[in-house]
Amino acid sequence: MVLVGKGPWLDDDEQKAWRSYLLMHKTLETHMERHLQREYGLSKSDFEILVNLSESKTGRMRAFELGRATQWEKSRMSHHLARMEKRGLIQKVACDSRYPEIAITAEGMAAIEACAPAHAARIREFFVDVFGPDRLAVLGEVSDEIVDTIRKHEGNDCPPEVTGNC
Amino acid sequence: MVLVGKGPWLDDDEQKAWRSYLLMHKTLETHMERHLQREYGLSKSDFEILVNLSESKTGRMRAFELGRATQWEKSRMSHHLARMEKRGLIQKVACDSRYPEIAITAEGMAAIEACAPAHAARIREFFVDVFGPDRLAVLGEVSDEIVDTIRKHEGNDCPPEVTGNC
DNA sequence: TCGGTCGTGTTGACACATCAACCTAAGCAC
DNA sequence: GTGCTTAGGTTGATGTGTCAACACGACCGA
Repeated sequence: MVLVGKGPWLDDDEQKAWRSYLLMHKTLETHMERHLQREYGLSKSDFEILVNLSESKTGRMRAFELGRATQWEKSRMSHHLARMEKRGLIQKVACDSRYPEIAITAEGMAAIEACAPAHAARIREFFVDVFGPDRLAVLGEVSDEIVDTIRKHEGNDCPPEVTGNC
Repeated sequence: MVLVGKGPWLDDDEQKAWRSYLLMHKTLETHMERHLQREYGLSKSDFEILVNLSESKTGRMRAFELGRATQWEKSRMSHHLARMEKRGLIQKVACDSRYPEIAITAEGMAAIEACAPAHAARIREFFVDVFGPDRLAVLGEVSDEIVDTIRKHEGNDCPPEVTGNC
């Protein structure tokens, strides 16, 4: 399974960094999600929706705006909003004589305000403070570069069927 | 919602870096998973299991070894292995007069060998090469630090019920 | 006015993850 | 032995994500 120098294969250092990164992300994500779920009864997905709604001027957004903000597929959005409405965290309001707007409820707002401080504190403790300002700034830059690289690449090979998936 | 200096809240730069990181990870993960799924019919979870089995000396591991390697919960492992066995990627073999071992099949080995080069090439193109060696080394270090920090923290508040979950 | 097709959203089937409960054999106290 | 605990693994219910198919109004060309 080993090829010479310039093949696609990763060398040991690269492999090690990649796997460290994967483990870090999984560990961090699991930790954050378990915290949100156990202490506040919110999934990561719930949190993402509620953050976007609570940060909007009106507390209301169309589903496709949420989709743009979260990068979710539309069917995932539809399913998840239905579940959240059943739990009383959001509400669909018909106003546009066509598609409904998604409004955060008082209960939803209470939920996000309750968990936000502890959530932010954890991001600080386990991510921001461990990186420190310099390394964090570097990570931010590289992250943007990677997103650009992938978007550019995907722009090349799926221009026609870009609707909802790419 | 804004507190003074040393609260839990993130400042603008920190917030921006954190969100760039989240977007980068999601974009990269989605890209890699879609590739594996569409071109090779493997999910990220399938891939993870097959990598571990194919890298072992014998091509066989006990389920709990796979669990240690992947950090999955045991019930997730059990469900997923059942699905993979149904698809012929692995096989459970009774040998130990007690718990079965999980063996990679010829089909499973063929699948992982088919997708590995393209997968590695993508990691290189969208991750390793964008970072470059210096920044990648830094990321590896920080990642390990973060994992240590979280493990140390979790070691504090769940010492008794550590069985399978923590 | 008729027929695309495009954008927005819903639905159903299925794959996947998580939680709690359970099963079973080994190890051990007595 | 009898009974307890523990480790490894399974099961079922439920919540979540993805894919493909559909619904339906808006827009647009003929």
